[in-house]
Amino acid sequence: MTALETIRAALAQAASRLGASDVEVALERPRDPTHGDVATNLALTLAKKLGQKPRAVADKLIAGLELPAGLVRKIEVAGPGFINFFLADAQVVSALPAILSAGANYGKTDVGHGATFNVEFVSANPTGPLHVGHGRQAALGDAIAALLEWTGWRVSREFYYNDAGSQIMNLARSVQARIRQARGLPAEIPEQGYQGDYIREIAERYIAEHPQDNEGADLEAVRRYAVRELRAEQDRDLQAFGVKFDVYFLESSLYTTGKVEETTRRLVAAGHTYEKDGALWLRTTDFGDDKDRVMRKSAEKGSDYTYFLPDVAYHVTKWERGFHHALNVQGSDHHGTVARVRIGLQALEMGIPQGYPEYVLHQMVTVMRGGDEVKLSKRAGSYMTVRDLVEEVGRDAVRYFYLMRRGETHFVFDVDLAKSQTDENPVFYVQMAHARMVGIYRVAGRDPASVSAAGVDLSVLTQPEEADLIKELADFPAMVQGAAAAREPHRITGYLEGLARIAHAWYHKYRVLGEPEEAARLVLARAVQQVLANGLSLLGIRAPERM
RNA sequence: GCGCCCGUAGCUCAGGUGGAUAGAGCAGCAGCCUUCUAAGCUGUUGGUCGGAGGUUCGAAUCCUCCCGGGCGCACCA
Repeated sequence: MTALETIRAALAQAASRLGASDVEVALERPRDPTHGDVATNLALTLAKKLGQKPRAVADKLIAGLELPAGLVRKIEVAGPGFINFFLADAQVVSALPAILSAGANYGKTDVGHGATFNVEFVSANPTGPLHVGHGRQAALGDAIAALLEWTGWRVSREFYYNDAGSQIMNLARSVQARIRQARGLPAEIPEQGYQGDYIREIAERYIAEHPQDNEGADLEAVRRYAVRELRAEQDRDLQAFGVKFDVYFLESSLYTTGKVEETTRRLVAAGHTYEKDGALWLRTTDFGDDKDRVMRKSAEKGSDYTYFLPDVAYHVTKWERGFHHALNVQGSDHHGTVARVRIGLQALEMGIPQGYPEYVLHQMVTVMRGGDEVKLSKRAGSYMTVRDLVEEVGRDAVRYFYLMRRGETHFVFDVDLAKSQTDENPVFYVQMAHARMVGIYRVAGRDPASVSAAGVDLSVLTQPEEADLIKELADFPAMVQGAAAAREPHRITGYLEGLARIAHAWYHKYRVLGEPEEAARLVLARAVQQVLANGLSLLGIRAPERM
């Protein structure tokens, strides 16, 4: 039982003695160190229920508190009625052996109890290369998946390919047009077609590899070829970015397995559909939508399903594949689909919870270079791709930058800052802190992995910076848990920057080697290095041993 | 018009699920190099939390309205 858990339990018991049983005891680490190491607002929340003044309740709670000896060195009531706990020095220092023995697992918890969790992200249509917006999504999705894994979920990373819709036909016709142009035949890119240079390149390769159809007459073959090429291209980009998916789910499979038909039948059977103007509609207004939605188009529009139905069918497969927790990372420009997918699942009346699936939406990305915005025009086919970015600034910096801001904010990617090798660059700053800790061991001629706290007198770590550092390290598991629960990886980058700052300050102010405190400080340096490494690896960023 | 997101220091942004005197980096100002990496560190200036109400012991955080910016509102995906 950790110090925190002990305090929590003791408070709950003291509260029940005052006649308040089953209370939620909230503990927090105060921002202001003069407010102690652990604080609770329990007396404030109980005051009303008990009809007494908060500070009086606090005094009574403290009087009824049974804590083991040696845990805290001071307890005080402060402000409107907060109870502040000051941990004994031995308690603070005891975090270090725990960190070293947990090693690469330090920070992991088991709130998920090994239950499965499906995280879908990127899911770009195979109609072009991955652009900088997809990059943000790849970084976010992968980091959220990792956060869930760190908190005990069994995560499956999933990529959904829309390889069956009308956009794919646009792609095929665009490539076909380029093939014909390359052969000197009259042809034009369709109205909604794709203009980029990559289309021309695919056309040229198609001609080279299809001597029997070098005018692209076989549209279906062109389509298959273009999709395959673009998927391979996207896979290479994702690989360069260090993102791996467990499942690639093809929209087309929903048709070949009959899942779309089946979902349609179920919706009809559930009684929420009707026909109007030759189309099949779902009465989404029954579930709070502002208008009903078409499921299957009328004959004159081609009798195709709209995108909506395969989306619903797809999420049915997630549920049926056993994923009772599912999260989709999407650009906020698709937020309109959120309610509709959920409504579709509700209309099936098959016991899927209302908030399923969960969504994390993120805003757009703009790229700045030399103080100017890099203009992106999809129409003209001028792209800034993920690969361009990775090649220019490096994988680690790209990932870190994508993750250091909340997803809800519009993100400005500063290429110059990301490339800079100075402390203004946060990823550099954090990696440098890690390299420095390793550097101490290098100079000492010791293998960091062999360090243990056994037999080391840690009580000599008495400097204020050392206590700060240790408390920060002890915070890591709670940080990870909070970031996972909120699906907010940026909390981890913020934490790492804060930890790096304290570590740099400590490193600068105190020496390790050759000091009386050497053994204990080596343990501390090792613990700092371990936590930095764990945080970085969680985010998919390397922790270099030297820079 | 309707829906979602955003508005916090000169700039870029945090603010751990309602807590104590609103924080950090950069920029500015004042300092620190015989050192395990100065690729660094220390100190300091700077705020009408877009605005107005409300909820309560307590609001940047929750509710309502308004202002400003982004995105979305198809038998496109």
